[in-house]
Amino acid sequence: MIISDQIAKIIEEMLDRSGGTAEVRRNDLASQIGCVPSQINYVITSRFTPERGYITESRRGGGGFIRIVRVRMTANEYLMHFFHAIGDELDARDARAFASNLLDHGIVTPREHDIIVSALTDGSLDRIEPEKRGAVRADIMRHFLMTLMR
Amino acid sequence: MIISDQIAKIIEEMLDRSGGTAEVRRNDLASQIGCVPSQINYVITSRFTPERGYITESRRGGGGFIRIVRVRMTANEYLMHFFHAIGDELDARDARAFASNLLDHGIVTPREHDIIVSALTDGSLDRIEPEKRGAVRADIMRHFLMTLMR
DNA sequence: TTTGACTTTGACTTTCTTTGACTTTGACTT
DNA sequence: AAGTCAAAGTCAAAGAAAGTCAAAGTCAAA
Repeated sequence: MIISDQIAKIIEEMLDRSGGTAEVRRNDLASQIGCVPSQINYVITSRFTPERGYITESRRGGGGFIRIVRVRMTANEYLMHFFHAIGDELDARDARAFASNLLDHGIVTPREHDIIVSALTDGSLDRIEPEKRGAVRADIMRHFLMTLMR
Repeated sequence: MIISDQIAKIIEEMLDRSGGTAEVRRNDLASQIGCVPSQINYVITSRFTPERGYITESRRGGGGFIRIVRVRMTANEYLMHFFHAIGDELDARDARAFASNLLDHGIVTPREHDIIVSALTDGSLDRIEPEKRGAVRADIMRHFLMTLMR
């Protein structure tokens, strides 16, 4: 397994064990895994993003740490949050991440999840010019969310 | 045997062994077979298409992969019927008609119906040039149907 | 013999990952 | 208050893998 995935896995496990909050000391984790410290930052910024339902905070200096919190929101808060988190464009990966978050939080059923993903996945949007695809995907996602808010 | 068929065969076997999900590393498979890596893409885009019941996803960069998933076609008569009834283009009205048919026949729940309609209705697809809109709508609808066939 | 669909190839592009040098911040001494 | 050291943050370069596309090849059917 690739290093970034290992790091992500460790953090996930910490989150599971503790019920949603993981606190890591960057340098320790890096040397435990055997990577350079800044790789921890890379993993956090690429995988533990607000779009995917995490917020992070940190402190530098002696006794520093990075805290990752899995946020729990009500269905509508989530929907509003996602609605605003979608920018002008949305790529297929982020769309999948959004959708699986909706599933994880019980906002949609597995089948609804699959329906949503099937519309946002590249196959469905293949014949849109690539440079517009992200924008269309964002539009569709927003419409889904609006439907779910009703 | 032609190279593309060899590649397809290998992937089929992986799908059979694993019960429907194959994950390949493009460069490895290519060098194992002795072809150029992009040929893997060719095989996947020409044979493992949504029309034939496959969904693919991939990741680039270190640790990259291509995942091929076979969706079970338990060939629900209605869904197949709809699937074939969709032509190259689908306008918003027909899409709504299809959707409410699905609802009437108990194939989708009211909420699933609304989700589907929200993606196909004009607002979602506004920024696609009008002359392509019908084709994209048809693509999305077909993807929905495939999802429902699983 | 020509045409056209399907294959094969490879150069180039894009995306994701890893690394390390340098910067900033905070806590603790003095 | 100033200085020191121990963190974490930033950023760009290099590396790794997949994606794209067009040109050239193959082969059977018209």
